[in-house]
Amino acid sequence: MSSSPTYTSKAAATRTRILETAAFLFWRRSYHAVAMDELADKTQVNKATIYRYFPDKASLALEVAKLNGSQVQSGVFDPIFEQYSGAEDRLAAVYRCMHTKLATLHREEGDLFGCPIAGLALELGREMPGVRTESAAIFDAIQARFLDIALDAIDSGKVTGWSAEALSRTLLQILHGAFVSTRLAARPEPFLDAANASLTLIGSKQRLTSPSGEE
Amino acid sequence: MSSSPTYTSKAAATRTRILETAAFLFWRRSYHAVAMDELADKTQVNKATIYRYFPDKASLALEVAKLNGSQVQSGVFDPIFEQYSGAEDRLAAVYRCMHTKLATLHREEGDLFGCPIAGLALELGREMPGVRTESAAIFDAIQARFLDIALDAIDSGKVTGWSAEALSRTLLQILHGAFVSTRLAARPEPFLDAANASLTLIGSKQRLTSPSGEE
Amino acid sequence: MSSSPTYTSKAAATRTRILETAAFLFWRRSYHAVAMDELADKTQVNKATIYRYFPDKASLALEVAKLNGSQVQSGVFDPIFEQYSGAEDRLAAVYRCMHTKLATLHREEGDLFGCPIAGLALELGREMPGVRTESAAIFDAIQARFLDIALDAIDSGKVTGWSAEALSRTLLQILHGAFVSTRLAARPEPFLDAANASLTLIGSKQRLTSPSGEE
Amino acid sequence: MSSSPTYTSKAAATRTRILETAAFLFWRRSYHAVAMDELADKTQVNKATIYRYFPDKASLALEVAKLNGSQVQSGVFDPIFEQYSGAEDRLAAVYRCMHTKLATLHREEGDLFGCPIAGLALELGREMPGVRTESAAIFDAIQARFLDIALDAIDSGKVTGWSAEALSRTLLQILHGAFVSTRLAARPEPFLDAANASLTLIGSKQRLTSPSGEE
DNA sequence: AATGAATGAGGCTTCATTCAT
DNA sequence: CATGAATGAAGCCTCATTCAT
Repeated sequence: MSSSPTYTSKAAATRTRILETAAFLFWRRSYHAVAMDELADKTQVNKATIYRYFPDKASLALEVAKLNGSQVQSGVFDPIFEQYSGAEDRLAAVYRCMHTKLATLHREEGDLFGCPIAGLALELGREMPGVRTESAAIFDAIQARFLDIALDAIDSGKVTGWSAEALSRTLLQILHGAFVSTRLAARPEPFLDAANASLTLIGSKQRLTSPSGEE
Repeated sequence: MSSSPTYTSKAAATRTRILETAAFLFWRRSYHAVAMDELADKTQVNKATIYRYFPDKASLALEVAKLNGSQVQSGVFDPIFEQYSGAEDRLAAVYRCMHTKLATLHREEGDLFGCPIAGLALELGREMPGVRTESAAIFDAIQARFLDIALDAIDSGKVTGWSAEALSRTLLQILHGAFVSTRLAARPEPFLDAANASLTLIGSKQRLTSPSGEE
Repeated sequence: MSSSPTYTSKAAATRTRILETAAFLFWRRSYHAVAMDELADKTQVNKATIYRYFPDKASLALEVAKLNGSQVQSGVFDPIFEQYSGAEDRLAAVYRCMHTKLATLHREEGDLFGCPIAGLALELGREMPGVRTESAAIFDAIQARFLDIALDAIDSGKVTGWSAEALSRTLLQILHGAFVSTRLAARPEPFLDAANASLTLIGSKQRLTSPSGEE
Repeated sequence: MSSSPTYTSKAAATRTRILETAAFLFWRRSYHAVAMDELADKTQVNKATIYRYFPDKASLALEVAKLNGSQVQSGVFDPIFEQYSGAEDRLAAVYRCMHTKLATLHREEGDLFGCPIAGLALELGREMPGVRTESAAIFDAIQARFLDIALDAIDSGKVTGWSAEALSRTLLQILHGAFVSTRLAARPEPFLDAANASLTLIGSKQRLTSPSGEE
């Protein structure tokens, strides 16, 4: 899961704690806004210890990107694609799942932070090519999931005038847009619009509405 | 056009130069990645001169946001809404215009930088509420344009199952998503996908294709 | 009164305004705490204009010191020594006069600022020998007044065990101490203590009490 | 001895070195005239290290004030009040002690710098209320010493016409005045005048004269 | 394997001062 | 004369990083 050598389990735990704290903080406040001092504080670890596990702050960013990428697969797409089949159900389930997570986050923290992967990539892509590459790979993998859905939808004859490729790219873009809107508005509802736009595009009449009934 | 006091023409020119250079640099490399030193260098102005016109770096960001907001209206929506009427033509024209701009930029600089307004807002929204507010206002104005289009499309009977409100929100989200994708991929083509998704949603069969025939 | 060339009366008025504003501000907030920008603002004069009348900030300080020195003579010692004779009456009158001024200032501004001459000299003596010299001359002149008083008191046989020189030095020191205390405490009352100590030393039984009756 | 957390001995040594250097420099050249760069140089420490121990320059000033306050008690009043009893002896001893210190300083450095506590307070009282409060507390403690002396003197019947309170306030003012005069004149002798004025006020016929016989 | 202590480079801002009209 | 505009130097502070134990 990482390019570093293996560690004893306690060391691995420390490394994981650092990484997850970094992911947490970078997501909420961006890479540049989080100082190594604060990361050390919040991780309850000495700053020099961080540098035992990660050569520098930049590689922490890269590892965070990888972590985020693997979590979106294992936490969202893997289980949903296992449990559901069919373009509509899968797409609806993906959005329902994400919307639920965001709604919880919003309730607990009063704010939303956009897509952690795109966030890092947008902030650091220019100065850290590795992050750009990594996030490109992650989004390729997500787009591959949407390609499954697109092919399925086209097969079923409900979509016309779209290549599966273009449709999958578009589904990904809509997801990006939803994350941007949730962050700008600090509200989770844009995910419902995005879900419905996506469902519309794959020819579904299904709609997602807020479970709590609010718009 | 700005909340600052007015200046004689030479001062105004300096102020404008600073502001536009800042807009240029912040767009390409983000607010935090651009130091006041570099801004002074690139503007060919002493650092202290910058502080004659802007009380601090943060208010530069705010003025840049305002500038970006006024430019997208005066440079894209105003002329297009004057020249075109009808949902389809207007939406297509907006995307064609933006795609052209991005393609040029891409040809000249070899890279793309996303939406300058959303970029600043995503980077600074948390630490600078003013930027968040300003960009919210800008995107409200853009969404109002999309609402015109949505109402028109619904009136014409080509769209079913969408409220004009929801449709306009969705159109804005798709635009956000397109910008994210162009930046991540460093290619302008995602704008074509976004254009087509948007046209599809307003019930149009029109399609945008790359003028140069690629992709 | 100044080493500068003579000016037309309007220019002289400008120069005077600058100087008095500087004296006002330096007294209240110290030389280093007052920027030339603020001085220009408060004087309603362009900053470059200040530099037409004063070669640099340091010489402004020197001129302020001179102004303060001449004002304490013309505003306090000259009239009092003209009006009163006799050690006791003169000394009492000096303190009564100063206490009244300070009480007024305290009522109007809610704070006190110490001796303007000593203040500048203490702040700048090290880096600006001219200010030290000037303030030394001023305090020599004040001490000369006290020497008059001391000689008078000794002549009258009320003081024993003191040379007139030492007594005059001491009276000046007590005045210094009073100013320090008023500034530290932001209250004018220490002047009453100082008055009484001075009167005691010159063998007087006279006492100064607060006109308002408060301690 | 300070409100800061405790440190291991090496850190404490560094902190102490910084603090004492700051006290040294602030005394000689004032707070505003000493840059953090110079303090780092003179302490042989990196600038960032200073900020490990003191959150900013202002709190350095406050700690310096506290240090000065504790040193005047432990270095002057504590031992003298232990060794001597009786108003006259104590007062004379205090002034003899201070005069000796100042004479040494004057011999070694060719200059005198006034009261370090009052100096900071006069310079910073306005902009840093904490320093004002701290120095007020320090001078209250010193005045309490003088109150002991005043009560003693009044008890012994040598003083008439003074309340112990007023007398103690006056003794403190005379001390302030002595410090001002030593700094303005760059000579220690004013302390002798102040000593004699103070002794006179408490009804003593004792006199301090320069040990070396000059003046 | 981990920590407390230290560092050099660089960030933002402000100052006294001068130029050009 | 007077002003608006501009500047170089310097000030305070913070960051990512490394040293020494």
